[in-house]
Amino acid sequence: MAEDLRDKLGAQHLPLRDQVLAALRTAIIDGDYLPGERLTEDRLAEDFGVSRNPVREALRVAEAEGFVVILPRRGAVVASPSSGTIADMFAVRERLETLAARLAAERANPTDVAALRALLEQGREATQRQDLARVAELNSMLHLRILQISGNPWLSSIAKSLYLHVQWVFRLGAAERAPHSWVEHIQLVDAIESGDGDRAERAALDHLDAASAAAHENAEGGYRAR
Amino acid sequence: MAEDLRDKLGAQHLPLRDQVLAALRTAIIDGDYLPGERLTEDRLAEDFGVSRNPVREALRVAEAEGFVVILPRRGAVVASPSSGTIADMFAVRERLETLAARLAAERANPTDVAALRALLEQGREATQRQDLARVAELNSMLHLRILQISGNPWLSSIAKSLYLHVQWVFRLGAAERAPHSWVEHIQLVDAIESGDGDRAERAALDHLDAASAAAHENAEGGYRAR
DNA sequence: TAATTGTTCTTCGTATACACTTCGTCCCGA
DNA sequence: TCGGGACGAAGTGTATACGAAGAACAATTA
Repeated sequence: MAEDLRDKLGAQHLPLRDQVLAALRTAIIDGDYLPGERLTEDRLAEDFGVSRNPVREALRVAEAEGFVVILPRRGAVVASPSSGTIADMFAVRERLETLAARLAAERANPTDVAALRALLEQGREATQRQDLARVAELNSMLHLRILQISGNPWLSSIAKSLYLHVQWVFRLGAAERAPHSWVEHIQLVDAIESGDGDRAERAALDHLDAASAAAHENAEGGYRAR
Repeated sequence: MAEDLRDKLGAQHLPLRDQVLAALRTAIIDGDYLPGERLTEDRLAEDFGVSRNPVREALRVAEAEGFVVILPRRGAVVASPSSGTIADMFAVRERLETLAARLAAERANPTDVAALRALLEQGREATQRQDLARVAELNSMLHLRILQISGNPWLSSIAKSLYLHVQWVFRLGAAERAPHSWVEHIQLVDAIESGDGDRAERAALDHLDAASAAAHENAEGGYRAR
């Protein structure tokens, strides 16, 4: 209440370090900074137009999130998401996102379902327009929304971070597959609306299996080195 | 090997920020800094005998790990692990550590099993000596070892962080329960040695259910302030 | 050619400065 | 007496500078 208000007012201010972190993540996921690329503090500070301090703080968090690797006294390089860990990521996602689907089914209220349906509808339109970038974006929003509905903050934050990495590895492949996976999304949302946890978990599992299979096909290509 | 040596020498250097982070984590888990307590940068800098910069960088990571909450322009406070999230943590642990047990069963080699058995033996001795602190420590080592054996780096790092939080919330209760849970550990290791993934997953599930039940009993007490 | 030296780049930690918020306190006026 | 605003202290956010130490790489020497 009063606390919430103050929190919101205070939180309105986005520290530079957070903006830098967001920009850095985006740049890495989008491939502007390629795996193995050296990221000196000065260079980043110049790229983002800030001083070194915010950059350093953002780098530490990016390291904790696994986007960069920091070698003591040698600096930061963009992490290399080896295709060997793709299977590992999907194994963990399978455990977490099925739980998220189950919890979401058990806890979703009509407003939540309506929000999911709205995303589905936008996704359908974007697919029709062949707007792949938008489809991929909506795809992410749908998954993150389900995580949020699950109401488990740990699950939400962990899976969110994992999801970002998945997007990083397959930022192109995922966009190409997205239209195809939209049918699975509809089934997932249907299951969540039904309130049947088992069914939602199964739907999530099917979706992840399909995504995993598609991922492995694309895995051969991997990152085309600079 | 000259190369290896130099690498090791380079990596040997522990930046102050990492030392500060480790000390901060420990202080929070041990209850030296209590939930809700204000952590001003100057105060931490003085406590650890360093300047503000390393402290700030450590704080950002601690925030990402969920140990502190940072309010823009108002500073950091120790996070409050509300008992409401205890159930959430166990829900996620259940998904992740059962997977870890299954993978460990499928991938463990004799050396791994021997290491686990050695930990069990040390645990038995410590239990006999009534050395609860040591039992709790061995308990952690066993679980972390299983995570490591699973060979899934994502699983390992995520579950490890979760595990730290569990220890934080129940640093006393867990120590009291540890002797009782040792039987479950033996069954878990037996299952891993057998190479039977299903059996290992079941054993891990049983263990977590028992731990969760014990946790909820203790939950009422919450943090006893010092 | 191989080892050594020297130079340069970069990180790491410290220190300092200053704008801006937030918070608490105090004082004033109703 | 009580409410409200002025004021100052405390603390964060950001920038900047500097020295120390390590790492990388080129140049030099045996």
